[in-house]
Amino acid sequence: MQEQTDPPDEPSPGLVSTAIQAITQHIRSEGLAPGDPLPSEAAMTRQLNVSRTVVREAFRSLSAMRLIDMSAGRRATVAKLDTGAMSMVIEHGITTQQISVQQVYDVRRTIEMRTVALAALRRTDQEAAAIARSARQMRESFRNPEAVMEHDIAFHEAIAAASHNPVFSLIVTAFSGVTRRTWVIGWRTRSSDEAQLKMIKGHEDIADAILKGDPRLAAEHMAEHFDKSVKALLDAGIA
Amino acid sequence: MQEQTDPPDEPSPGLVSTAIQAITQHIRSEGLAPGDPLPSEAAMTRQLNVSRTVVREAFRSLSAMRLIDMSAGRRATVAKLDTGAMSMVIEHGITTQQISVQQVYDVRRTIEMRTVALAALRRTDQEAAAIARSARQMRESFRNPEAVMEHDIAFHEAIAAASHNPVFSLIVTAFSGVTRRTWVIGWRTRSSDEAQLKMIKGHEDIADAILKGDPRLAAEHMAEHFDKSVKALLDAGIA
DNA sequence: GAATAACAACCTGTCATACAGGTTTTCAGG
DNA sequence: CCTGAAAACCTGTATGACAGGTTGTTATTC
Repeated sequence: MQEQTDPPDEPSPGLVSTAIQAITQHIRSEGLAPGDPLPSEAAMTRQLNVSRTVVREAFRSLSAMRLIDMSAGRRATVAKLDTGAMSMVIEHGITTQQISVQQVYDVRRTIEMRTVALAALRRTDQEAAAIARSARQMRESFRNPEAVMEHDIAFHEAIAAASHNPVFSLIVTAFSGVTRRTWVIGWRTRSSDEAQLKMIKGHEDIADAILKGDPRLAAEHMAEHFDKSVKALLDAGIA
Repeated sequence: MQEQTDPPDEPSPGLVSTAIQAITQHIRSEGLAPGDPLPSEAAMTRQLNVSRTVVREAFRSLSAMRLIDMSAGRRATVAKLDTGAMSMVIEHGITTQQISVQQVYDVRRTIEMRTVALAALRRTDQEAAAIARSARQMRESFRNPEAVMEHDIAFHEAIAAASHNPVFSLIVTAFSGVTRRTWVIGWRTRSSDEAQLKMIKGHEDIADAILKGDPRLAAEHMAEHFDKSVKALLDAGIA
């Protein structure tokens, strides 16, 4: 047996990985911006001296991560920042039970305490209105849980957007998928109309604080909201 | 010009997307755990009634996101949670200038204020030791910036690990790539030995607070550390 | 001369086939 | 029971083919 455990050489990263790197490298070195076109598969095939199969798998992989956009007939283009890949990672973690819903909520709470404060400080009037509108729509569609949930999600994403930091938006949006799977449970735990309306009131309070531009108050309401949500999930027996 | 911006209909999700969904669906419905094997490409080909090309591109895409592990001769297996995809998304955002380094630091600060507090509360003795060790190694390799950086990164990742919430680990680790690209700039801004040693002292203070199990103190030191780091980057003209 | 329609060139999407190597299973021989 | 080699299966890569979408060019027509 050799004393080397594995570090001396990676036998071969594989041609596809190499191609992926070449493409991302191309984006970097050419300073491409979203919407800019990438080389065609044929061109990449010649440049890397590999088969089209390999190049295609590389393009397809980047497309799956939403780093590039592909469509038939057109060349691939650099993509705008998108949640796609991150959502899939989180979903994968949840479905394979490597992370728990509660852990996701802890992260969400941490992040949204910040986004809500930033939103209070940096929101435009339009953004404040959009946030308030989502809260209002929650109340209006009160009898339709599905709709309440979608407005709830939109509410949190709107706050993240108003933080004016796309990284926060990215992360918050990535968690929306998980929310869609657990939201109803929390809703049902709030058995009475009163409890459910109180939860909606919580959202309105947050929206008001953002409108008023009071980051402290906004964060307080957000914290309260999350604490109650987590409690609701725990009561329902979500690990 | 049509009034429709884009939503009317997705003409066809494409066979590959369908295949990707089928595979993730398989993982979900079969309740597969990390390490469990997936169907072979041939089996998937038959099941979905598409060519091997399509199935392969689907597998490869999931592999690129590190949701599955592939290697020659063996069937693909469900992967352990990994930062791969998330890192690439962040990197893509940075290189295409859709997000700024400063924005990443804001997110890091937000998250690590929490991880450090959780670490102080939940760390095992072993974890506390690992954190302290990284801080010590920073001081020991003081004359070798590259090494200091790697120990710095390991330090933050160790804290995230000690938070016992893999989602935090995931995010913190995803940012490490960005750190590797900007760390040296901050280091050089601390022109004197004194300033550099003070920065290392900051890390030791954090490690101490975690060892003592004092979440408040730990968070305070972490906040201070980030504020200084951001200041250093701003002084260096990083947008 | 300008609008337009047909066409050519190029590009991606999918399929079929082939073969080189790696991995697991099987099974014959000891 | 153990061993070792062949067989069966699997993934990695290459090649060629064709359908269908997109774009730029050219020829036709008004």
